[in-house]
Amino acid sequence: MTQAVRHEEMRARNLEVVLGAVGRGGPLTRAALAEVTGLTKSTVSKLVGDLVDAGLLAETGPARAGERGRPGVEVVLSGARVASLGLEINVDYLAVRVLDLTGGVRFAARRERDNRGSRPKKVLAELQALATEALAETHRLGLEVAGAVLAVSGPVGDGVLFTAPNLGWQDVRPADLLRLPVPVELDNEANLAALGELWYGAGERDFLYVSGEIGIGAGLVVNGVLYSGATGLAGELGHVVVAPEGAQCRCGGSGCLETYAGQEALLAAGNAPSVPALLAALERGDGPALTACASAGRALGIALTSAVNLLDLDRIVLGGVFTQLYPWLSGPVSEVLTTRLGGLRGTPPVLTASRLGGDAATLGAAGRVIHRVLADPAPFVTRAQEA
Amino acid sequence: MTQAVRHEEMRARNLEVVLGAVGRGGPLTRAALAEVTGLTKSTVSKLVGDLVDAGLLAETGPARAGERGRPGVEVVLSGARVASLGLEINVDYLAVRVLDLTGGVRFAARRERDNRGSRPKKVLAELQALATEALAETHRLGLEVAGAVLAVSGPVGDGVLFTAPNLGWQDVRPADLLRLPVPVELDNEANLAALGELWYGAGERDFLYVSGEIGIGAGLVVNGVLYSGATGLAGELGHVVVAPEGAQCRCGGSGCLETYAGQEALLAAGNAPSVPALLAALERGDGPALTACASAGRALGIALTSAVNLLDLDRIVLGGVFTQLYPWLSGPVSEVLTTRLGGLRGTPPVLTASRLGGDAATLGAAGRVIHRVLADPAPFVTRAQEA
DNA sequence: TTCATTTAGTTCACGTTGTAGACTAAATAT
DNA sequence: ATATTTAGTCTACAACGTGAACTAAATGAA
Repeated sequence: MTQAVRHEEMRARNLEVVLGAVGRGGPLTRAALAEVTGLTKSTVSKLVGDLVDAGLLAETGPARAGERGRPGVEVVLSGARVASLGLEINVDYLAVRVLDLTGGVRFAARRERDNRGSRPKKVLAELQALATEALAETHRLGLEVAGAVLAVSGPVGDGVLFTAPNLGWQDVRPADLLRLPVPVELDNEANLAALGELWYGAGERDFLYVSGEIGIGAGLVVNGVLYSGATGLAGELGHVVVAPEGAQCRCGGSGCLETYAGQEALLAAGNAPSVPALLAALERGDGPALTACASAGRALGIALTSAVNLLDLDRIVLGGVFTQLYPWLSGPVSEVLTTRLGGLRGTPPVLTASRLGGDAATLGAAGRVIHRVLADPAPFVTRAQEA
Repeated sequence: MTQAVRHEEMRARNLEVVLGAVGRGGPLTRAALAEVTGLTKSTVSKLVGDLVDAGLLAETGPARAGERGRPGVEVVLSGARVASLGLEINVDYLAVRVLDLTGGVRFAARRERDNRGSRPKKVLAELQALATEALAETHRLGLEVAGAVLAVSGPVGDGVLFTAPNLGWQDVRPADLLRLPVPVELDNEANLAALGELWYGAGERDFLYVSGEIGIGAGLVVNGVLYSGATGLAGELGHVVVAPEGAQCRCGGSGCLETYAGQEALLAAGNAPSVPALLAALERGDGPALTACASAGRALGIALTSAVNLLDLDRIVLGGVFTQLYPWLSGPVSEVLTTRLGGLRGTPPVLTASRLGGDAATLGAAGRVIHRVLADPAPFVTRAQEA
């Protein structure tokens, strides 16, 4: 139900509007903000003043000389108060990243290690060490950590990682194993990477992010908002049916995309022991490797055709392993999309590689907290006023 | 961008909150409304008073005796002021329907006629006659028509029906050919039928409505809102790939769902000249008809598996021709869904037949206007106060 | 240099809206 | 009858945005 609005909510909303306008529109003067938001100069002045006091906005020096009239004072987002912590558990590494309100990276670290088959307790202990280091540094910078989000690859619901096929985990609740001074939320890697691309990378208001790992996940962004389905499990692109009579899949079905374009299938078909080896083979023009990529690309194209027909996507971003394989995948994928979608829609969707690569998930994770602050700055303003 | 809020918007929003609470929560007293909305009794009293004056709410007699204390006066949605007009052009008929704010049908008419190959001008002239009749009756009832929506089967954008394969139309702009005293909006039949089921039928907050006609369309409802994709063309379930090497489809691809479960494919495989004939054959246990339905059901199941994996649907409603074929389709569809989705999710989505049948589209069309009034009653309140 | 002009930002009386609590109304329980 | 309970209204008040007057700080013309 839409919530009732009182004076307090009205103010909260207008704080958000002003902060958001600055966040999107670069440096803006109060006068420009009044024009953009439709609020009066006096209201904007009050709101900007409060946001500056709260440390969410900062005045840059007097602006743009050369024109007639008193020059306005521009305000920008301030990275001086709030920060957030993004965490990621991947098969091959652990990563943490601290972002400030402006999207600036204040701390980042990554520990390469093979997590395959490691016990959750052990992996999370190491992650906790990394996170503690990040929090210490953030504290040293005088920033307040507004929250933390952890990215894992596998279906997630209600704080539980149901299954992580690449790690061999089942029903793990990471927050219970992490002792950190901030609450840690959990979400799926593909979803968070999609948000990362949306806010800091190749994403736009509407697009599908495809995450090629052991499984193939996807994050769908609609109208600038992550779509997560009825129970939060949307985006299982890997089990979209590509050939009903195809190879048996671990999901119980057969002919799922994963059996054609999943990392294991790719490596097996390409006769390579690892992704770097596959890449090397591709670089030197190795036949089986090229064929493997081409047929994986066609399968991906078919699955994406179904997705585009259902969802009317106008942009697709390939991430995960597919980022590195993009030069060899994009041709077959585009070709299938173009021929299969040509009859129904003018132009096929734009296909691009991830711009953030392996950083997408931690950026999305930390960004989610940042964007929550941007979407509701009122508590920070109030707290600043009380102090 | 989120819009700035002033006092006027605050009030508009709270009017909406109160009206919406009554709309969803059946008859409610002012006291109950205060509790439900979180607004104070005095505010609710004022808002309810204004909504009653505007003719959007009505007081029913004093409520529920038997308990202690003064009995409250219950208010309900009032169907006495606003109405809306839903229109539909189908291959086999034209239909109009007038709804009031409560969802009550105030007028309905349907002209059976074969529109295949008819010129747009001719069909729309007949529709205009029907609509004029409906508007006259609405006027006689003292209702104000808040808007009209026309449902057509085919992709729609910006008031243009790009193509209607079953009618043989191309790039028609129906609003230009209709002379009516209310503006007429255009939308896709599957989308509007989905909304019809959502508001007045078998739909819930999240579900996929499948419309089996010549083509196979779908309307996706997420969080109670229709999802229409980047350019409004979402829901092309008919061109989800079911078998990449399958039969050639008119879209340029091959192995699309439509080539297996579209009306033409069904009739051809079932050896029946028409849908009634196919139904009769099914009723008497005719072999080819049963086989045709079973294999169409399996194809539909495969396409829906892909949809569920992508979108995490928990409910699917089969409409259009599939409503009548439901007894023969539901088995194969469910079987495929269950076996293919079992490994990943606890329970497969709930499958049901449309509850509204052929009325879904006009109900959704008229309902869309009604729900727009419910979502923003302020203009009606203001106008009532000025008069 | 001086002053008109232009644009930015602040101040303050005011209007609109929701709030809190006293008050009136209408029922049941004792 | 009277106490109790719940519904609904009324009124003084508070929160917040508005609008116009006002101050501030630049450019340009004389």
